[in-house]
Amino acid sequence: MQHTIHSSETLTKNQSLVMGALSEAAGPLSAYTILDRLRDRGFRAPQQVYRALDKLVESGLVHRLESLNAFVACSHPGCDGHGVTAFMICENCDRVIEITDNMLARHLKRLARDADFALKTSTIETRGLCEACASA
Amino acid sequence: MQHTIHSSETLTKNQSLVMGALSEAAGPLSAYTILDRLRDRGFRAPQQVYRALDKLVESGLVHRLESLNAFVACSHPGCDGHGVTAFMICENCDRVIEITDNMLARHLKRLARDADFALKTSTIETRGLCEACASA
DNA sequence: GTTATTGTGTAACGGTATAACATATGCGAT
DNA sequence: ATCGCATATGTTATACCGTTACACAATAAC
Repeated sequence: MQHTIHSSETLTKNQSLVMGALSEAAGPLSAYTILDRLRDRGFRAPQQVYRALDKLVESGLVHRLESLNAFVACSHPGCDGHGVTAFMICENCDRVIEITDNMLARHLKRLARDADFALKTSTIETRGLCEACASA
Repeated sequence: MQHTIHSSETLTKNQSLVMGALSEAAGPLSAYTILDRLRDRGFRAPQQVYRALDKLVESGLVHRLESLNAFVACSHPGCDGHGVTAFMICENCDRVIEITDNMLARHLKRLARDADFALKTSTIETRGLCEACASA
């Protein structure tokens, strides 16, 4: 089977709540921020957030931003996980532009091959200013 | 002045110790691991490590691996900071292959321009298996 | 030598993530 | 229906990563 669109087996209650929090947010949120925003919905401990995040990341609905220790809802509802995803993170407003580009993926694969490295996953995160913040 | 080779103003005592610990290590070390390894040399608190690391990273002698929360000695003694650096991290032995590639940098710049994003810095970290571990 | 700057020592704290254990909930097989 | 299993959840405690804040020493600038 082709590893396609976000495998949307229906989400559990906690997964939905976490997904909701991330979807409503303008940018990435830390696990503890999510926890705080879900306290009125019954959340009490980090585990509840991390467990949901694990599944959401696994299914591709959410991305983890390593350089931020934070999580963001995938902005490509129909992305296919094949292209490597690059994140452009605005240093001013924290918004994230998500780009999947197969050229980039191919390029990395070639570099990996040249280094005799069996590549599995790639993380690409850049910093800078988004259009709005740069022109402001 | 052109931001060239690792600006090797001589290192302070703590910077040398931290640099030494990283150089002796086969792979990346966390700040707290460095702290532990330098306890006999008088280190007592995380600050001592982090302060040294800040300078070493700033000067390019050390890289920070975001996806690992760890630090590694730069393996390109004469690298010029202009090419984007990609790290290939072996999931089995933790060793890191460091690659600087200008094509990759150019490619990212183009993607950024297409997204109207004013790119400043790039982080590229991949996971997989190094030659030795893949064939083992 | 006095002053400014940079490096160092240390304590306390805050943010990030996981381990471990208990309980509950859905669901297939009998 | 109920037993058994896998999965989801609740909760406490703990480990790991990083910074704030303040005091003091060493060095460079004048």
